[in-house]
Amino acid sequence: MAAQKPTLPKGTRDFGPADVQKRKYILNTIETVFKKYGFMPLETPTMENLSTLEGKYGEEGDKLLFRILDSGDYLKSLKEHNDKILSDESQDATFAPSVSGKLIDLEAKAATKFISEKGLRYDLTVPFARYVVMHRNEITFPFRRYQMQPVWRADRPQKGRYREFWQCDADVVGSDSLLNELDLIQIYDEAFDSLKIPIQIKYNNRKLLDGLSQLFGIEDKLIDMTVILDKTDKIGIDAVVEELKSIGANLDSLAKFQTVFQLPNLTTKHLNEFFSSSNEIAKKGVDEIVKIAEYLEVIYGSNNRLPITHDLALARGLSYYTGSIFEVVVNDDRCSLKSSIGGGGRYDNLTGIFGLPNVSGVGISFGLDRIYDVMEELKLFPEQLRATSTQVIFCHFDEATQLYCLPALKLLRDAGIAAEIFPDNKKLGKQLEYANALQIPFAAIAGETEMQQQVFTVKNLITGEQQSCSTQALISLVGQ
RNA sequence: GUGGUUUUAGCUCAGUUGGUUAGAGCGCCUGAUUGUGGUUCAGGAGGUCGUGGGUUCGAGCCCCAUAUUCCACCCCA
Repeated sequence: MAAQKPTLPKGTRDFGPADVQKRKYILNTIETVFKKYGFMPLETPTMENLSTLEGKYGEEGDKLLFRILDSGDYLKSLKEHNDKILSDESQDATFAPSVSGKLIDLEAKAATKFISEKGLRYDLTVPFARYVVMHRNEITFPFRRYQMQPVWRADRPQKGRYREFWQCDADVVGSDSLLNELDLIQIYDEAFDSLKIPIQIKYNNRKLLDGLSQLFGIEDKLIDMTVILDKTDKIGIDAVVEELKSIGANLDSLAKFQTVFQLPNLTTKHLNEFFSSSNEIAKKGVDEIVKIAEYLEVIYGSNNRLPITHDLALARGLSYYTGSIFEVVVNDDRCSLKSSIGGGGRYDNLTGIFGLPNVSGVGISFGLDRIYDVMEELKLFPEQLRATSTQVIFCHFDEATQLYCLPALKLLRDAGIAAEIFPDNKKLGKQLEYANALQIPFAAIAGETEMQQQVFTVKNLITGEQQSCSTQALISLVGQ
């Protein structure tokens, strides 16, 4: 039998010991900040019912859902349906069998709902909304939760885009207050500051986009408009204005918009003026932006040091946002990743679709994998991150010296020092090579002489120095 | 989903118009040094050229299919 070549599904990766340590470093940093701001942990299942997931991420999102094949005879209901169609004169063309009549020739998309009822988690926000609705009677509102788990999207992989990736979310649900936005902005700042990643937080408000569409006279094309606006970074404001023209935007408003957008210092005063003739929703959006700016000023003073800017063109694709929206990009020219490493916003009615109306939520997300890529590229990981935690390795020469090491090994571990013994009888050189490869800082060498004197020759693998130590001396040396 | 791109030793990559036995660097193994790693020197092992078909006297190289990598669009973390 030919050996089978091992492979990995497209867009997935293995994480070796060193990778995991680095990923955990990021996760721990973010989690520490989440906790400091009073957020509580939550975990939800890898899979959700498709009824929970479908229709929440827009048309595009539905296409990217990983669907799980039903277990058992999943073709049965499809067969039954097929037979019914065959016997029914007024058949639905969508499900019409092919000329050959084979089930397999049915349109795949139409057949999906007969053979799949579960899907893999697409993000952490929708499962959270589902959780809130299902547990509304146990939850004390406002509810602050964080969640760090993998999600799956059937996207085409490319730079910074994977099919399996981790998100780290913090959301507050059951509170309208903009103090929540304030917390989330500070969390972004603090977490990325701890990770030493220079960032820019961009924020905007969906209510302003609503106002924009009204000013442009294209209320019915709100989604088209947001998609176009979202491209500003990529194609520039002029191209965006052209595209907006082509979908029928009012030329006067468009000209004003272009002027306002290009102001070097867009102040709340400009915003107020620009939206003065627009609807109440947009005015409320302006008020919210003004309020957040006030909060930030109270904390950081007028010379606000936070890397945050209001971006009138920030739109974001996810359809459920209704108020504030955020996006985080890396602010460093050396960084090749241009897409965002975090994003979020307020959704006034996410739980409504699950039968719990009038609960507002706001949240942010960190993209672990992209953060990892950025830190790797900018060399931001601390050097002391090693694949193994082992501090001391015991090296020996034969059965007798091996046994001699064991009580000391136990004492070190009891003292909380990560230690191991080289398990095989190999030349000392081999044992030290192993220690060196794993970047273990200390080697405790036990030979005939050491055993007689009840000591170890302790070698510092970094400096190369070595000295004779009792077990206690070894513990205090390494424990420092 | 659309268009392009990549795949040759453990890793990073050469490989001419199709022509004997497919190469390099690094890594790995052995020894110099049987009680000392990260430096040096000497020697050695390792490849069904992504996979399956086809063209040809002959294919790593040409054709088809498929998988995979990366990139752009779309969308997004």
